[in-house]
Amino acid sequence: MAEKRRERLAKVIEQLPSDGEVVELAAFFSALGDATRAKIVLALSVEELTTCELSKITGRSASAVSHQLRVLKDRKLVAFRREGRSVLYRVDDDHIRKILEVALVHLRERWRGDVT
Amino acid sequence: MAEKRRERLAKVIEQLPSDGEVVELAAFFSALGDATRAKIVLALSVEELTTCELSKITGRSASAVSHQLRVLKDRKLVAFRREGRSVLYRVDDDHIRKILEVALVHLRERWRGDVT
DNA sequence: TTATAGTTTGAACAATTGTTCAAATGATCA
DNA sequence: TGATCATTTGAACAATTGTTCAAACTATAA
Repeated sequence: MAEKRRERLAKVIEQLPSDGEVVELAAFFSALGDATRAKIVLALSVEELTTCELSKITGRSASAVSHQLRVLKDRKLVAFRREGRSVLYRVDDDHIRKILEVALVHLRERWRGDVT
Repeated sequence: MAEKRRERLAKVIEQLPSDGEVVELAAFFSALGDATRAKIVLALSVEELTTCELSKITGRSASAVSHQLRVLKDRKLVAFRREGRSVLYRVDDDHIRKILEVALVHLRERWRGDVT
């Protein structure tokens, strides 16, 4: 019986991604793990927006938004292009849109009926 | 032209989840945003495991794992049941499995060819 | 050129985070 | 009962995080 569990434990370990991938995965989720950044990515998953517009949407200073955008572009969650004085950021990745969508469904189902 | 952008900005804001939901969403991702917790959830998405087994898998002390399990169960990412001396944790939620899967695919595609 | 709007940067700061350690709790067995 | 294994808890600590502020940079327009 204990033998069986040890075997199964070995099988679980076998199925796990490498430590490097786990660290990357955590870094990816951590990028979405702040309300300001989550809102930025949600907005950008709808449409291309400038730093200034994201500042209005999030209610943070342009500086704060710029700092967070740097985190998001370092981790490749957003891309950008310059247009005149403005810089337009975007989410051009359906995986990210899908993850946001599934997470929202998850939250709405899991917390349904709660008094939060 | 500027008028158009202002209208589109309003439409983006309209489509965003409420601030409360954004905060919950960020808390959810933040739970996966640490390598120890990410590995725990990855392992539990394969099979039910005890604190002790998770300690071996992650290479952290049982205490550290227990602290992280508390975070995960507070945020409802894992459930648990007691069996004798042990406590068996599990991920019984296909949304979470799906999110992990899509995120791994995303990372493997996005960072392909990089020297990380 | 100067002025201005948009954006970025770096330092500083308080707040939060993850771990360790020691002590406590829960459950089983002799 | 006492001994042992598994787990949890709380305090403490260093490390990381997100924001603000002031100063810089970039591109356009006068």
